[in-house]
Amino acid sequence: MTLDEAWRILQEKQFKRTKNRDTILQFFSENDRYLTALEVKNFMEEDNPGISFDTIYRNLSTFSDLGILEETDLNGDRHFRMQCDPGVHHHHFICTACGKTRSISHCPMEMITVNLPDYEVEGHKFEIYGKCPLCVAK
Amino acid sequence: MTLDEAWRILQEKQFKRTKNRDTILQFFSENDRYLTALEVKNFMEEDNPGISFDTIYRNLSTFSDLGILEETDLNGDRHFRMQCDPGVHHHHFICTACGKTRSISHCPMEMITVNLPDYEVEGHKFEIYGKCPLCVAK
DNA sequence: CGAGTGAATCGTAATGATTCCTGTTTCAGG
DNA sequence: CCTGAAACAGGAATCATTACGATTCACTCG
Repeated sequence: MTLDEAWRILQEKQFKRTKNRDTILQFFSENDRYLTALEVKNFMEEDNPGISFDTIYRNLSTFSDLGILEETDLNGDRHFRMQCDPGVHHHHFICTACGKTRSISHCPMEMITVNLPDYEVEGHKFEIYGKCPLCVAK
Repeated sequence: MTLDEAWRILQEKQFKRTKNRDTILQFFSENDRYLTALEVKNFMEEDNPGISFDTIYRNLSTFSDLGILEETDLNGDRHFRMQCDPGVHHHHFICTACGKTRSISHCPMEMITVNLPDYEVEGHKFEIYGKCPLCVAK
C-alpha cells in the first residue's frame, strides 16, 4: 500500500493528519517487513525524542484496524508491516534472520473447511518461517 | 499421549519423578485443549498452594522440548496441550469459546515449498479459529 | 537404610511488552 | 484567529514471563 492510499483511508474515516502518523507510515513504507513497536520508536526518536509508547501503540492499532497495516504475533510480540496487497487474501513466508517477507498466494482453507461441517470458522493463521535466499547465501 | 508414555520419555532423559510434574501431566491428560500457565497454576494450588510460576514454566518448557506437550501462541500468550498424536505432523482447529481442539491432518506445505526455491524453510504455523459444534449450538 | 549430590523447587524480585491515566498540545473547521 | 475534539507526552500500572539465591527433594551408592 502507498502512503497516499493510507492517507486516503485515514481522512475518509476523519482521522487527523499528524506528524507522528506521517513518520510511522513513512517508516513502514520504507521497510518491507514485520516491525515491532520498539523499532518504530527507535526510528521516531530521531526527530521526536519524547515520543511515547502510548502514541506508537495507539496508532499501530488504528492502522491495523483500518487495514493499513497487517499484524501478527511472533514469539509473543506484536509485529506490524505495511499491508502489501489490500483486499487480496494472502499469507507470508517470514525470514527469521532479516525479517523480510514474501507473499504466499495459496490458501489452504477451501480444501479444509469442507471437512469441518457444523464448525463455525472465524479465521486462520498460516505462516512459513525460514531463511530467505539472501540470508541463506550468508 | 498417555501419562505412561510421557513418563517413559522423561525417565529416558533422566528427569526426576516429582510431585509437581505428576500433577501437571495429570492436568493435561484430563483436559483436551490448550491451557495457559495460569490455568495450570490454579489447578496445582489445590494441593500445593505455594507453587511458583518458575516451576510451572520450567516444566512446561521441558515438556514442550521433549515433545510431550504441544505449544502455541494465542493472542500473545503461551498455550500448551498434551501432544495428541506424537510423531505425526498435524494442525489444529481451535475453538475460541471453549478452547477445545480438533486435529487437521491436511498440511499445505508440500504444495507450497515447491514455489519457494532457494528458500530454507525452518517451520510453519497453521491454525484455524472458530466455534466448535457444541459452542455453535449455544 | 542413610548420607551425599545435583536437580527441582520456592519465594520473590526483575524484566519486557503493552496499556492506562492525566494534564497539555495540536489539528481542522468555522 | 478560536474552539472543541483528537492526539500526544510522560510516567505509572499491569500482565505474562524469566531470573535468582536459598532450600528441599529424588535418586544413587556405599
